[in-house]
Amino acid sequence: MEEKKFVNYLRRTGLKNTQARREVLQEVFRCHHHFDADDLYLRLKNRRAGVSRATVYRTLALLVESDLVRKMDLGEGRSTFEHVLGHPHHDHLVCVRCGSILEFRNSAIEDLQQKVCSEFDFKMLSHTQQIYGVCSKCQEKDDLGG
Amino acid sequence: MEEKKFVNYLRRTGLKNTQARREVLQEVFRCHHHFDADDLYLRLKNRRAGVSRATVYRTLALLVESDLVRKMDLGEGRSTFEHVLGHPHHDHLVCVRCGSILEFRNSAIEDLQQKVCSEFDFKMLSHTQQIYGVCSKCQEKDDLGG
DNA sequence: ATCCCTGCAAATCGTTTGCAAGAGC
DNA sequence: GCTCTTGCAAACGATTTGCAGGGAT
Repeated sequence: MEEKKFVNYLRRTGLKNTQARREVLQEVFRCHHHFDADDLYLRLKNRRAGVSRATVYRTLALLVESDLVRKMDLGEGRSTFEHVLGHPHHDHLVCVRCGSILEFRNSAIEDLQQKVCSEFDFKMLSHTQQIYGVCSKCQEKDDLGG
Repeated sequence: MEEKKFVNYLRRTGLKNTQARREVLQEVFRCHHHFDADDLYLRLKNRRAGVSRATVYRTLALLVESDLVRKMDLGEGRSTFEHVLGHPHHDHLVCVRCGSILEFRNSAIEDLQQKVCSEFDFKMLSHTQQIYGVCSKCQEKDDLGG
């Protein structure tokens, strides 16, 4: 289904369904975690997919454009991506110790954000919300280790 | 007061109270908007303060470290700063058209964030929240211009 | 004096782009 | 065959860093 959606997008915009784009698409949907562009490039390299970094970046942009992939800035200097399939909108808890990322959804917060916007007569297009802190596992380590 | 706090910080950490650092500190507190490192560098340059970009970056890091300045990532490729004096914690509405930034505070959202964290047994250290959209002025332009 | 600080220019990191050769329609 | 794509390497923009000379305590 993601393949079909992508092919449609390509057709619609007059772009071509190339080998390299198929490789990137498949690799993106093969893994269900957060990843960055270089992760993806290295995974493709390991598979000998023969796709360059430049093409990884270019194809990721298309996947974002076609709403198959979400691009996020978790404040670590590079962009983080995740595919959308089976991942409705959510926000993130980012552990500053181990880098792990937890997802959460809270519609009450979303409602309040909407309310803030109407107070400011501001038309919301998107939002990002990250909570930085220490995950439960890393807290345990702290309790033991000192 | 900010000067005193900074001097204390410097003393405490064995650093020196230099001309360049004083220049940067003053310029940071002279303007009450959001700015990026290069804005600040150029303002200092206009004043002939004779402070290099490198020193601007290095001093900003100290100001952040000493809690006089907040550093944020508004997803525009560079970091945004604001001084803390008279600016209690808040989040931002970012206009994607004109780049203007509105501040808002909503304690109900903060409470809900705290609640999310306890559900995940996650110790919050900080959070960021940005709402991207179109500010009222830019909406007006749209209504007129088409 | 000692160590810290500075400017400079070069280095870095993630990402983008110009170009000439190669694939899709 | 015309156009879109690709890989490469160079370009990029924000930020950091090594170094040698100049200040603060």
